[in-house]
Amino acid sequence: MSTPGRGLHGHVLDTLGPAITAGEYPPGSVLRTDELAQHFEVSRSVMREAVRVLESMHLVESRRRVGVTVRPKAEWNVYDPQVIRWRLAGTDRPHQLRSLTVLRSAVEPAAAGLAAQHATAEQCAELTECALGMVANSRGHKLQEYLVHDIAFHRVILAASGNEMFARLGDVVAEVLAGRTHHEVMFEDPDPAAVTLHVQVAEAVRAGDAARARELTREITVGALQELDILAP
Amino acid sequence: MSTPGRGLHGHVLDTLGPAITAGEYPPGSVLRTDELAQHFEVSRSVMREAVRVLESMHLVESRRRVGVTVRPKAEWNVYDPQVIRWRLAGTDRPHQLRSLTVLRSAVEPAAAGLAAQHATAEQCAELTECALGMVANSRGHKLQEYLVHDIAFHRVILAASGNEMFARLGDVVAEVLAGRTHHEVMFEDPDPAAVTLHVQVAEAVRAGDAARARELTREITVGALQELDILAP
DNA sequence: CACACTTGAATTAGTCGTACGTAATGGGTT
DNA sequence: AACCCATTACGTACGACTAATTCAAGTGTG
Repeated sequence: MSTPGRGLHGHVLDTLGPAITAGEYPPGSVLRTDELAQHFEVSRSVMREAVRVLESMHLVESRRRVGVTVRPKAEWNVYDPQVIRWRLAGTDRPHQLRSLTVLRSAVEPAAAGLAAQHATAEQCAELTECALGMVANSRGHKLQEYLVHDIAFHRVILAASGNEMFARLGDVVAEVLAGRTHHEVMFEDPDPAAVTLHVQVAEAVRAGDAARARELTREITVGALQELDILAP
Repeated sequence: MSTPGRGLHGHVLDTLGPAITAGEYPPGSVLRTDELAQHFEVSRSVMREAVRVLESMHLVESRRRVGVTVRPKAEWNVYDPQVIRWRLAGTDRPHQLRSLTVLRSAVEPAAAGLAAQHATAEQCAELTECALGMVANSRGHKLQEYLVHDIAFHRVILAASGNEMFARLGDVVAEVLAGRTHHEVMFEDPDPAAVTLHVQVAEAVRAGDAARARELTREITVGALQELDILAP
């Protein structure tokens, strides 16, 4: 996806990361660097680098004479894109999807409101372009093309907000939207109401109507939440 | 603060991290592992581990034949608590503080609303206790004691929301609140109106009134934003 | 002559193995 | 119960080698 297999330590992480985030090692479990190195058939140096990365994500803690202990879920850096990807690929995917969607429903309306105030002319143009792309692909099982424009739309909103914390959630939203299309039940064409809402948000942002942009985006996220409730009540 | 100097590579990070996030190395700058190792008087192994951590934070990118290149700010993992701390300690502290406060104003009202629905009896008790603690220390220049209860209050709200993404912002909010008291202008006692709002939020959560909890918390965050505008218009 | 392509040398990170340092643990002794 | 010491696994250092990428010189071609 992003940077796969950028070295041996990356390969180790691609296996260990998902395993830990999936809860295969319960909190408090101890792993030994040497054993792991043997298991993955890499040198201790490489394994140590991998452990350092896991440590920086607060997934594990390395202590002398003890080993590498898995930290409780509540301490993980759940905003790390890598961790998010690992968890979305694992078993608690539904739970993770819900958490992220709730986050979206808090952040995106606020971002849309700010976007209405700060969006450049270029961003407004991008936005309407995305919205039109969504409309054009909203019928006839062109889910892939629709998704591309949907993701781009939300990215632009978050970026146009002018707040870097919001902007950096673009990747997260992209993962959620992509996940919904690829893994969840989405045989049919997208909800026409949702498509209309996106068009209206683009209009509101262009018009500089923050309150309207915020409210319309809130409706979009409410729809996303309801969708989850239908799939996993 | 959290885990200072947990090894040599930690010491290196404590210096390199702040330097990079402060923009001392413009995007695209190239650092050489060997040179860095010499500069910090550590072995290449240690330096490599440090680089791996910086890489996992998307602060730098390591490529063969090139070196360790600093990535543009837009690609940093700005939600990493470590990165947040480094940036709050650096030069763009005001900018960072504003970004985080805007984030708070989006997240905390939503979290308070959910808390009103999901808070346990114990969490409600903690909340009122924190609110009372704030009241008790709101006069007489007892800023330190006030801060402790203020932080605890917001932590409980975020945790009681039942959403792990919200909950993990507790540390961020704590940094922001602590920063406001310690670095920004806050000679006088806290705004009585804000104290009252906290008490009312606690009541609303206890009463299970989500809309009221959300609205009151929104007022708190609006106050925080206005405070920033006064300090840095 | 200008341009594109090939080749090879230089450079820097990547990997490995070993040796030794060091702190935390657990058991044994006083 | 307090203390001491051996064990253990991580921490650090060093050196040698590998491999990938860049850059430039050289070559061929239009």
